[in-house]
Amino acid sequence: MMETMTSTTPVPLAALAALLADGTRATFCLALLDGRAWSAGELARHAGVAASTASEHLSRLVGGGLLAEERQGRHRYVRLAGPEVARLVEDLAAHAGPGAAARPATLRAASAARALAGARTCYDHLAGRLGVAITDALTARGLLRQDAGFALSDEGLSWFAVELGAPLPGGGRRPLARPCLDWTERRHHLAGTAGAVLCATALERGWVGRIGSGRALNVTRAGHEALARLLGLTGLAADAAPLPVRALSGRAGGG
Amino acid sequence: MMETMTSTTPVPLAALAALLADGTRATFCLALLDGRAWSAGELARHAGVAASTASEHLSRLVGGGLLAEERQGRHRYVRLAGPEVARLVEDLAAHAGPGAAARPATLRAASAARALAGARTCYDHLAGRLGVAITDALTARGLLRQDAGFALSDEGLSWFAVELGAPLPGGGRRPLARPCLDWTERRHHLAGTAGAVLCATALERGWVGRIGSGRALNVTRAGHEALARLLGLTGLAADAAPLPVRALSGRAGGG
DNA sequence: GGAACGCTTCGGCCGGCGCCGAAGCGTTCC
DNA sequence: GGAACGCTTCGGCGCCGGCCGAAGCGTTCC
Repeated sequence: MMETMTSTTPVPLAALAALLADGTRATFCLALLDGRAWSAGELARHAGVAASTASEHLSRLVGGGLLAEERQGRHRYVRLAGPEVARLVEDLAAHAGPGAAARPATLRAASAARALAGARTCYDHLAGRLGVAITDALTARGLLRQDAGFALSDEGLSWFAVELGAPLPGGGRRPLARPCLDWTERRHHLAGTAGAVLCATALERGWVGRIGSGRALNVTRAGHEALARLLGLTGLAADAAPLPVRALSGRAGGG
Repeated sequence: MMETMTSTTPVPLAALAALLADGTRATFCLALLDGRAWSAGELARHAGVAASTASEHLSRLVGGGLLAEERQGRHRYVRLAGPEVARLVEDLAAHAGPGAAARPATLRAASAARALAGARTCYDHLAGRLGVAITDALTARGLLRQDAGFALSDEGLSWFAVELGAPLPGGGRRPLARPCLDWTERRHHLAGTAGAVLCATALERGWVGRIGSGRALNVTRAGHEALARLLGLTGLAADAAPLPVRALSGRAGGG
């Protein structure tokens, strides 16, 4: 014990944390929480740094295993390396930003924040009031048990297969259901494979649609009908008023 | 969007990550994962830095909400601020240290690592081969369900109350059961309130005992009997051979 | 009271790193 | 082929922050 710490510290935890300890890199990761691939230039503009700076940051993030890159022609597309990384960023962000989420600087930012609070993706699942409402409905119907952990019930499993028509794959390394702390609601919503399947299904069938380039969503008429029929969900907050699309891609924190 | 990043970056995620991005502070937090309070001097010696250096680091960690301090006379005792922080550090460490855990530098360090791999505390619950074995036994008996999430079954709840004789409190903010990734086993073990109750019970009743000053544990004869009786657990690895106590407090990663 | 002790504050040193603009390279478009 | 474009590399600048030893303060012990 107590071997004196040599020049560079080989503490893996610190090396990983250092990747997220820079404002620009953190901004990148939060933006990538929408689950999609961004080009290097998009991220540079989003964070307000020079292309060269962004390039170096991206190399470090990729090298550290947090990001996966995909090169296409003269573009470098980059996305979170996987659900575990998304979870890590989410958790860290959730712990960091209790009060910080609600600090609308400009009018446009405030509108964007309102849209995000209504419905959004959180990496590959649904979040915001919509995500929490769905999670609550699943729980109220006995499909999801939250009283002694966080797991789908047998009825829940068959609900996915029969009612939703999207059976859950078994046996993957990823947990079928796990709680993810919702930033704006400060409650848990459904994540894991089940959350991803639900979100993908909703997008495929046009129940929700992307607003602008960010991760904000709106619930379509078909979505309202489907959610009412499948989960008895009614009275979801109306979509945010039509907004200039560009207002919705601002960074506003994580999951 | 895209407001050019001003001098100091007000990204909460980055500020939080920065606290853990230093080798010395990370070493502190990993040491504190044993769930107990350490004095400033102990941590300074453990990390191999001057008292003044440690003092400054501790102030930052306390200020950032990661650590809670308690002053007694001329001592400053410090511990992790709560289970959420422990979870954060665990997760980060688990993600950072896949291969790094198995790098025994010296003979003593290797022995210490072996003891830790057998049984240890992970903040307030049991980890290592013991923790995973218990979790597996609970699952095999249908007391814990891991197939569609991670939750105790009704039988599991009554097992705690009736068999173990330590009923689980209901309705707290903390989840009753949650998975915690085990460093050495690369599998999940039981954490959350249930994990804490189980660990506390085992320590109270002398089923396990602390080895030295670190978080390594050994299973006593009474422990073997109790685990066999309650969970059918047999053939737990024998305790590590008797070791110089000091060898067991070295830093060797997280949960 | 005095000595030992644990912790904190202060100066000062030094390395790391985030930033940029310029220049270079490969791709795409015309 | 040439121009525009996206990204990367390089050199250089400046600041942040981790480190220490010395000095100071309060507590504990004798």
